[in-house]
Amino acid sequence: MSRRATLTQVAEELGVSVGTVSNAYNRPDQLSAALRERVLETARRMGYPGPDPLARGLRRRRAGAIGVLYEDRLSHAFADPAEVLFLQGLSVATEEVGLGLLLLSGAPGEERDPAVISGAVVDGFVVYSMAEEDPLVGAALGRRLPVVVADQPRREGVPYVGIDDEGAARAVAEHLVGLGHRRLGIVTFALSPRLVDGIAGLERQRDAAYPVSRDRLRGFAAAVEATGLDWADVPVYECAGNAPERGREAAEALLSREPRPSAILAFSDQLAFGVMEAARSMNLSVPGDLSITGFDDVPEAARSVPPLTTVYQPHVEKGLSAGRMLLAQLRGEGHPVSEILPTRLTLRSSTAPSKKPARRPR
Amino acid sequence: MSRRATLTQVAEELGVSVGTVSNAYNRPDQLSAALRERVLETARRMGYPGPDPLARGLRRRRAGAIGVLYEDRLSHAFADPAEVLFLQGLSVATEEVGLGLLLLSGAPGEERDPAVISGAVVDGFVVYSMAEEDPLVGAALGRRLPVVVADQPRREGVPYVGIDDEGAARAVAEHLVGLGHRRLGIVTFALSPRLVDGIAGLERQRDAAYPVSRDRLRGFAAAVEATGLDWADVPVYECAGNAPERGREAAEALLSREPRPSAILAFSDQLAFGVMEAARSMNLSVPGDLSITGFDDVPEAARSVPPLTTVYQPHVEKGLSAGRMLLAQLRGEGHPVSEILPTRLTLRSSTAPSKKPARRPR
DNA sequence: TCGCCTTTCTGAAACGTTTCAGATAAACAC
DNA sequence: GTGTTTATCTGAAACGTTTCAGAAAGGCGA
Repeated sequence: MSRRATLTQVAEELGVSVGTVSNAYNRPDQLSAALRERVLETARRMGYPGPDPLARGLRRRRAGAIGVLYEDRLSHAFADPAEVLFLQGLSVATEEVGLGLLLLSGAPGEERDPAVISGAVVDGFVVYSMAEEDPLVGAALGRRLPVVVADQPRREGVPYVGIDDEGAARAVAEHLVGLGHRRLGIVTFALSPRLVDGIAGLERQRDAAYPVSRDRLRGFAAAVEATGLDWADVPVYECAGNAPERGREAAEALLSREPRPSAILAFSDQLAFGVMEAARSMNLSVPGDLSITGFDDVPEAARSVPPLTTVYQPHVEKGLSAGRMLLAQLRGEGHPVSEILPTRLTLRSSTAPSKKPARRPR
Repeated sequence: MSRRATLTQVAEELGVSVGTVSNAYNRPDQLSAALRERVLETARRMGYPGPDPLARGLRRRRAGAIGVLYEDRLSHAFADPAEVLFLQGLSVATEEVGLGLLLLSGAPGEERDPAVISGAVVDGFVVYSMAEEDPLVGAALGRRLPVVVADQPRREGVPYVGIDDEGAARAVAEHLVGLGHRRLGIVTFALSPRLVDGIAGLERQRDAAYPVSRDRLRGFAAAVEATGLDWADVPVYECAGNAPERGREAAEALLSREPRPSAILAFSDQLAFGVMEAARSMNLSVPGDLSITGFDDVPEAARSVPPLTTVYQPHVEKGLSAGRMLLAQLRGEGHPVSEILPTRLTLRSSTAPSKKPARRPR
């Protein structure tokens, strides 16, 4: 008796049918209390751990979990507060119905292996911020299970939840030019899956494979050009990742250019924190010598020194919303819908009027 | 043809045996390249998404995922940087072998429902920091799958990974009394599952259901009593959770007592950040008027203002180690072992000598 | 030409459940 | 005493795979 006991073995031991043992676990009203007690007792004695989830799932056609797809390695994702907030919201939705969250690694080996996706024991997928043509997205869609996409990529007929990235980006940029800043610098996370560190020219900006990145750049550009400046003169530094260290490197590069930027706009709070570090180590006061903005408004943004001016976006609600949309589909109610969540410019103390008195329109 | 196509249907359509279709997916060398191509092509045409993971798992007896058990709601866990770091390490281990991570909610309804555990499609469990007598731990153990416990609870015969909490706590406390501090205050997270906010007397301290909490208090007490002070005089404020806000409330309570503490020791960096906020809002300078220590050394601890003196513990490696131990068991190699990871006192700028000149031994 | 490998494919038996249409017997109404 | 419920329990058919012992057919050396 090396292997774990099975329902059939318990039935044999007791001399009852397997259906009865199954009922003891699943439908207590279908058998007498006395027999049920005997069944459970025998099971306990035999070390039967209860119905096997795989077998049950096969029969019932449900896995009891939903899969979450990330860009990057799983280990990377946890390092990003924004993603963690999203997961937090998502988990609120799944907890309500007792579903587990299966976090799926996109990169076990060198290249991304769709087998992880096609072999995942799940009832549906949430795709979180992946590249337009990522094969994993294709694999998930190919499973013909309910899918919800958050942030990107947008796909015809697939429910979607996100924000107005262009509008939000434009709002921060307008805030800065409104303060009189004319020498700007941009710090972005990846524009395309192929990771690059360095200044991204107009061409690379145009070719951005991430709609989110593309839209934000567009928003910045719109605000800049509305003041009569040339967007081509604004240096855009692309970081290979979203860690503060990356932002620091980017800022160091931008701040050693001539003319030195008086304001730096980052694509995320994480990157903005790195920019702050760079400023500190270069003895530039924030916001005196340099204004800095982030994006996301993660909790740390309120606690940083100085507190960060940033764009609030409802990460938790985004996750919650994605979860609810998926659950609706699982219940068979779901007709593809899209949801654009509101953002809000959060003014704190990392931005101030430009020192060089640049007359601003009143 | 409303339901998804199955392997059998593909076989029928082609007039080959099901075994052959299965082989086309799993053992390409078992059939001619030409036939394989025909099979795959037909599958594509019929919209067959590939072998069903549940059925495959049942047959192969493996789920392709490992379950992670948390104290608290899943949504809570994500808010704690230390847990996130642990997960990060764990995911590194599982990614290597293409296993998914199934995050299991402990609290779908009011009370904790073991059904989530007994129904989880997993090959093993990692238990992360749970209460001694939590029913979910029992449920996981009852599944008779490989299990690894991180931090708590320790169970005979179950592989374990953790740190020397008592020793580490003693080290921070010794640092502070060494600086001359004699009026201390403690901010702890939960001592027992029943959540309480407020001063915890000696009795409640002794009854702590969390070994981690108990050990840390013991470490603090040892250092305090070694200086001839009475531990009973040191106020211990227990927080119902690990959020910065809680730490802030606790600190406000402690700092309005007489005599006002000159140093506060927190059980986590998160709580310590809250203590810093409280000090700031009460116009106390850190470390001038108040020394503060944390525990964990999360990345933010180095970026806080002032940078936090704390105990480094290797969260990521803890997760990695737990993962590796579990994988070893899955491969059938694992004999129960325990691993105690090293910690290190990280001195930064949130602690300074006590102002009241208390002669310290030289 | 004969035996013996290979290669390629088939058929059927698991894997461990749930579910559903009955069978049996006791209880009930009249 | 007959017909109708009701409460329990049985048997067997799925669920969608994988795997394994062969069968059929061709290739090869002697």
